[in-house]
Amino acid sequence: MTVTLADVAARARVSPATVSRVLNGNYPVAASTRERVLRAVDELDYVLNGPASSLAAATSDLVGVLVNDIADPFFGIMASAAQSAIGEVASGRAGGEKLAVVCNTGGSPERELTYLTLLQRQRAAAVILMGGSLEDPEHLAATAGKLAKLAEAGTRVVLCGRPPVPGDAHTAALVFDNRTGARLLTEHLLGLGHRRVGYVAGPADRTTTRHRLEGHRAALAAAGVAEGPTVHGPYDRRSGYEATAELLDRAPDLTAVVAANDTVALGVCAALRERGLSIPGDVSVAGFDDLPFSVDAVPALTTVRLPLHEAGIRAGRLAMGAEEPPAGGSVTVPGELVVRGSTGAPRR
Amino acid sequence: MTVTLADVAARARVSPATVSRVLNGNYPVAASTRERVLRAVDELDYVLNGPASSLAAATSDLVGVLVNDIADPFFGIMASAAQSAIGEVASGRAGGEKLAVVCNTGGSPERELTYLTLLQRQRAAAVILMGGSLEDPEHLAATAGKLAKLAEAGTRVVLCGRPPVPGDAHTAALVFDNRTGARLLTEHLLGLGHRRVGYVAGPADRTTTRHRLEGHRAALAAAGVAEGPTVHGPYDRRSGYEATAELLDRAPDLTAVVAANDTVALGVCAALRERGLSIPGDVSVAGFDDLPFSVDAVPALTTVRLPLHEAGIRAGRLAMGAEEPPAGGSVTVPGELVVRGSTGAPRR
DNA sequence: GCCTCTATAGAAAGCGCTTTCTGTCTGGGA
DNA sequence: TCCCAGACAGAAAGCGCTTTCTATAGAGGC
Repeated sequence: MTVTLADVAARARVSPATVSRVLNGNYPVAASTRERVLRAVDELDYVLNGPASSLAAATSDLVGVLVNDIADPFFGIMASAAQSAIGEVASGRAGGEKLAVVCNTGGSPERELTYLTLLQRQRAAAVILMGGSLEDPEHLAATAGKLAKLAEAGTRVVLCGRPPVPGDAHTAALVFDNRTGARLLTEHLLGLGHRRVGYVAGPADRTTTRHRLEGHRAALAAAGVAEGPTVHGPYDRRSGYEATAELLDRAPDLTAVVAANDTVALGVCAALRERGLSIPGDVSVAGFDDLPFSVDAVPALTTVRLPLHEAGIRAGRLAMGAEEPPAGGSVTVPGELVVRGSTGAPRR
Repeated sequence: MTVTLADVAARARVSPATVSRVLNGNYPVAASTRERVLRAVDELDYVLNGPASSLAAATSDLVGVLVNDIADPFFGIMASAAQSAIGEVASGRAGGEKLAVVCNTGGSPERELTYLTLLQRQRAAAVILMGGSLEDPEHLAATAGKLAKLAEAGTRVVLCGRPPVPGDAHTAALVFDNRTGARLLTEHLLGLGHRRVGYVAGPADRTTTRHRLEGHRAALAAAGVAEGPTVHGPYDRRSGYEATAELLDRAPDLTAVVAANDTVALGVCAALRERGLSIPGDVSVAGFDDLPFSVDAVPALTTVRLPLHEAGIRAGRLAMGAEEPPAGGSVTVPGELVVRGSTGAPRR
């Protein structure tokens, strides 16, 4: 059958306690003994029983990373960065190998809760929630309750790209400044002379969507420009493609379209091009996030760059306790306006 | 302290055994008793202790999905599909919630092995390995050994987009027919009249790279056309961008470039455009995989579509044992040539 | 009316590890 | 030389669950 710690102990002629101590490295063991144990481990090809270990120690080496959509590079980049940061911190610690795992919620609040419960069950060492959340009060309350329970049980909780939970002191949050980013973007458009700007927003009930929309509106309001048509849809290419038709229907004199993110912007560009409208000659297009492909769009996308990689790293380090949580519980991470070829002065 | 199963039992005035049976649903329990237990669970807000459960039952509800690069949509799409398939199968089973987690190996064989060990430790129910592997014999042997050990311990192992392990009967494998796909692609180019075709390949020591290259060469050989310059690099945009310079250096009369995948193709296009070469007028470009953004490239990319979503689903179902493993252990999944605007007849 | 069978529930023995509590032994200070 | 501190190792008590084995009722069958 499978090799157990007792087998190793027998082979190394020591007690199970000693083997455990060698493996966890949190107690002095004589060098010669340690070596003997390690040799036995090697010879028997012993693999620790994780559940047994977690049960006895009341913690596990699991770190959960929840993302809205794993197929979206936005999350992929953050998750990847977080995983590598976790791996790095873990490898510098005795017995510290962590199993950083990413879970795909698909943006569904139920699945989010399910995953949270599953992670709670596993007594995860930490949980990182990435991406905006639903704004439904019921869901918010359920999530907050779950997170509180996790924190209480000793699981570190980190939010990345999601607003902090009000009243929760245990949770570190990295918050993208979507509002300012969106404002800068729209100001850029206004500065070029655009006055009729359409907006393809994300799903209506998400924090990220709302914040970006608010920034956009703030810029318009400050300039005294009337808001153009707005269409909501998921954060995917198709949404941009389909929304563009509606936007142009509702406002044929549009000179610019702001998209919820770069992926959506790609769809907008495709639809525009199909109608024979040139970019930015006839219509300027702007995205958000600055994903890797955005520079290769033709013309290259004007967008707001979010430091996804850096945020992911930081989230990972926070989850590992390798970094002090920010004072006040949350940090605002600014975006940076990146002007490229897809925006220009309106022709007329 | 935390609520345990015994607490629930006490509250429901039944034995712990009964609570366990209600929770796992694999043993008859009277309806009234069951309800009483469930009420107690609810009232006490009980969460099962995963490690304890896994220890006693000798299996866990963890399913690991290993990918080479989580930030790459190629893997994101497959992983996402697999996760949802796993969720679907699991929810149709009593007590069957599974924690499908994706682990990012970054293409590093050491990390792959580390994750495999970590999953073995957790007594994972199943493991899916996605994407091509390193061809280094030593690594191959180490991986094969690890997989055999996992299978032996009752973990189901599924390969998706990776060649089967020779001699391993326990492992189901879904293999993309990269060779045929690449051949079709190059035949398409040859059919258009191209005779000087450059190739930007993936990392030299990976199965996927080799298979695609072989298909390419087979097509050339069959047509009696000499092989053009080939450059190796990672599967990213930058690789395509940089390789293009080298390709043009080595063969200024190139009329077409085949890229390792769509992402690389994007880089190739960017480099070409920067030198004032038109696509496909001066140089045709082809990719592989048909990722979502490929249709939005300008011009849209000619590529080989791989059924990533379907393969992911199938891998998930295989991992859950919801589908019979293919006879012989592996199935070949064909790719489909998709001709778009980025390839055309050479000008001259 | 007695016996057997089925349905349901409890008792208790682990699962394989961690960790506290005890030693035992060595070396150096008095 | 004696004693005590310090360094190391072992014994054993769980951690919270699953599951086999056993027990108890009713329900039929004769």
